[in-house]
Amino acid sequence: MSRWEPDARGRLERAALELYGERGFEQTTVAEIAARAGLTERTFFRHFADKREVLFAGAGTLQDLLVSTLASTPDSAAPIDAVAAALEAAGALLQERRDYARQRQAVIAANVDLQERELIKLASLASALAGTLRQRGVRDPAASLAAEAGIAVFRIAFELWVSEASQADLPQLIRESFDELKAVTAGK
Amino acid sequence: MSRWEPDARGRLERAALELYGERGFEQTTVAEIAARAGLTERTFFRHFADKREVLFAGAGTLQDLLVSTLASTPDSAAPIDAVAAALEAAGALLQERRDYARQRQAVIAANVDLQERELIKLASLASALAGTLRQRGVRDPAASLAAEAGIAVFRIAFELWVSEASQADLPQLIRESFDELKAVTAGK
DNA sequence: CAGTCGATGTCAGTTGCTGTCATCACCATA
DNA sequence: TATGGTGATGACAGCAACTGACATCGACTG
Repeated sequence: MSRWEPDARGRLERAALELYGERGFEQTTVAEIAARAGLTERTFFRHFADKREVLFAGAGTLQDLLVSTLASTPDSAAPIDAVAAALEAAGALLQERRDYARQRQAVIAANVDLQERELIKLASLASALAGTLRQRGVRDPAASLAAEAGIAVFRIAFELWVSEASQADLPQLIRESFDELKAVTAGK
Repeated sequence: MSRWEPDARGRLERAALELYGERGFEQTTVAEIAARAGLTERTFFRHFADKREVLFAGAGTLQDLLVSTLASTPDSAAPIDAVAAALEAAGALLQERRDYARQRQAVIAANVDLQERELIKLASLASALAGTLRQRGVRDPAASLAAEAGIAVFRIAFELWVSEASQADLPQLIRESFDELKAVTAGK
């Protein structure tokens, strides 16, 4: 038998999401999260850089999926369409965790500090996409613009998907939003 | 004679920018900033919500300029072009404070917490632009997309302008970046 | 079975940030 | 000129986020 219960990290993540949802982010102390997970405050900070980061553990996975999808898109596709394809794949992944995604987003929407963290994670995704595009031979600023515009589309589609009571399809919302962007930037 | 030296807020802003530049953001304590400004830590927090906010005092002015410029653009202009015009005006304002803008940006580029704050300020600008577009009769998601895409363009042009050793013209860079975006979203 | 290792606990300390009350030049008004 | 209100600041206590240093002890390794 092990000295400690397994999956300390996961227990901390779940405890944090619960408490942030119950009392709000600011009203929750790290000590309380650790206690609910059966650990100490110090151990929390060994697993997560700060009190916010515990909500963003999956960001790395999402970024890897985005990058690998984009990298494996045929070179014949226009940059913006390759980005769209990658974001649709990411959307499909999020859709599998629909309930979790919505619960998490409700917590983030209720606190500005968490929104800041979310924005820099999205900026990191954009940066990764731009880097991958550059490796495919797309030059700047086109690469950065395609990536940033893509992330903007993704944000808007995701907000729509989260707020909708209906069972909308996220990848499809992303596709439609890309079409809207094309219409908008065409000068109409 | 006054009981206190005038412009406490301005003194705090200048002291903070200096110290963040000299030692870096994290290595500077609020007490040090206050001391250099001839004030106390408590007074710092009466003027600024937190240690980061002292670098973003001008954000409100910029947002007002953006919104009023956008609101006064003739309705005949396409949304994306109206946004472009507003951002060019904002670019012209920043260009007047070229040295200050670059010094400030160097400090922000050196610290992730400050980048987070910058991102949420930009998101706030996008939100304000989208709201103004909606008042002009543009529907969502077109309004949000035009605003977010515009801010993305602005970010990229601004980065270019800051990093360039030459005396590039920011409004012109913004205009060119908008053209690039149109080319990119056209699917090439 | 001795020694190492890795995840956790314990504890003390710094700093960002807040609440509360005191101070005192300035100003209006009687 | 006296009086009282106001607003910006100081002084002080306190909480919570985060960090560094060292101790603990089951699991693994040779």
